[in-house]
Amino acid sequence: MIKAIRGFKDILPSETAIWQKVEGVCRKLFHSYGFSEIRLPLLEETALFVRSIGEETDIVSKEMYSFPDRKGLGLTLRPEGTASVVRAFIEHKMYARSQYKKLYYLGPMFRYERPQAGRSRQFHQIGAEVFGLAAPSIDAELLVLLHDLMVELGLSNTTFYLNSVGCQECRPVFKKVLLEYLDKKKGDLCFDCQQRLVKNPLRVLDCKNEACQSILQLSPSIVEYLCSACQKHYAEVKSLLSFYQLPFHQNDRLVRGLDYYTRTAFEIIHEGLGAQNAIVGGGRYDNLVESFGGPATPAVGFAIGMERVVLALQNQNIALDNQQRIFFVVLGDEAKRKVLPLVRHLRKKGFFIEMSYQGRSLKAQLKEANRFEAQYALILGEEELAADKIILKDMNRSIQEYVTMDKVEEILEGKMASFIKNEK
RNA sequence: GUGGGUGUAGCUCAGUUUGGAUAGAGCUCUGGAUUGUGGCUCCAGUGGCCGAGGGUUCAAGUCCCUCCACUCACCCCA
Repeated sequence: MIKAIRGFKDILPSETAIWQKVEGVCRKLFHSYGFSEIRLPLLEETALFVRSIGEETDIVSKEMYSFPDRKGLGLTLRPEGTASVVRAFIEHKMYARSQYKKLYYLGPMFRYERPQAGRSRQFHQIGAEVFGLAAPSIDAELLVLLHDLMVELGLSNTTFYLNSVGCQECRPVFKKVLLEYLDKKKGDLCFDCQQRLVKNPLRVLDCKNEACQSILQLSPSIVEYLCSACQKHYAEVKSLLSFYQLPFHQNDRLVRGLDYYTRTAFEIIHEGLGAQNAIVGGGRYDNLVESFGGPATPAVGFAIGMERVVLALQNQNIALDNQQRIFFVVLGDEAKRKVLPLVRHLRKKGFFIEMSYQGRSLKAQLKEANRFEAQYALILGEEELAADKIILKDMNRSIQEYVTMDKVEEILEGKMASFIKNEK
């Protein structure tokens, strides 16, 4: 039997409602914050990711789905979205039409990792990016948007973590100081951290190993080494968040895994998701556009891990919108002929209506109606046909009444209206 | 890439310790009890390459080997 390949999952009908809810809430909120959707290719030239994410990162060095196409061009299934948005921003000269640009995207990403809770090889992100704004107020606005999003989704137990990772001026200084400090304790660091020391010393900061953590207790902190411009930016972001009364934690060990980040870095953690508990990650990347040959353009953005948000919502048993359902019970071919146009008409009017397709017994069809969770069943058999009436049965209250054909729509509309009223 | 746990019906799981005859239960599904009135109850039925391959044995779901998948953690990240 052929099965889906490792780390690639079907999202089944029983789950899609919650996915649609997440997508819908995001889209609505993004639009009200002035973002427009951009749809991007899943395949890009490998060089795009190597140059943006960083050659030494795990993503690029061992997690990308890369292959040559039929003419030998190196292609890669996108492992993240920001690089493509930047590419498109430059390619279509979006900087020319306005001072700044707000874009969002959503779709699958691919990383060749070992699957575990909250991590698969194909996963989905919803991301947002703002180009052309250096002001700290946009950093803060993104965090406020995300906070609103959590509220709108009904997602609780989230924590916002904030840090500044400095810029090209001050980060190298901090890196040097940190390296000097860690080098002295090199022997006590875990094996992985000794590797990191060479490849990416900043990543030692968020190591989970206890020995490393205790060494880090006394290590220099990035916030002490920020240049005055970065310091000012960070202070203003925090001040605005306080003004918005948005709760957040400063975490000077928060480091982003992609090389392009500058200044503001943030993460949203959801407790109870297991080891992969970051549902949102993002930050500023002021040099990326320029490094790809575009005009110097500050930028800031984030990406939401959809699987993780969906998991968190499923754990919370989030209520989804209920819909009134109607089931049409039909007995005999003649009745069926009569019913088909009516069903079609009612569907056109927007009713959620199903019928029995297989000419089964009345009992079996009512069971179907049950399974369909119909609030109402319409029954048309030979007796009703002769009397030119239809039975309207209230499935919850087990009562039924006779209705003439031409009144069905009107009566159902009344029932639906009172249902919607009661829901509210 | 490394380590732990788990693979038996559509789903949830017994059975594997100590090898033994047609491999079980609950739920679901189909039909009936009730000729045209659902949910509850009762009865019956459908549904298994026991993850795959190899080995030991008179005999393997059960023991041994190899592989695969799922899962959790490391790692990494959203």
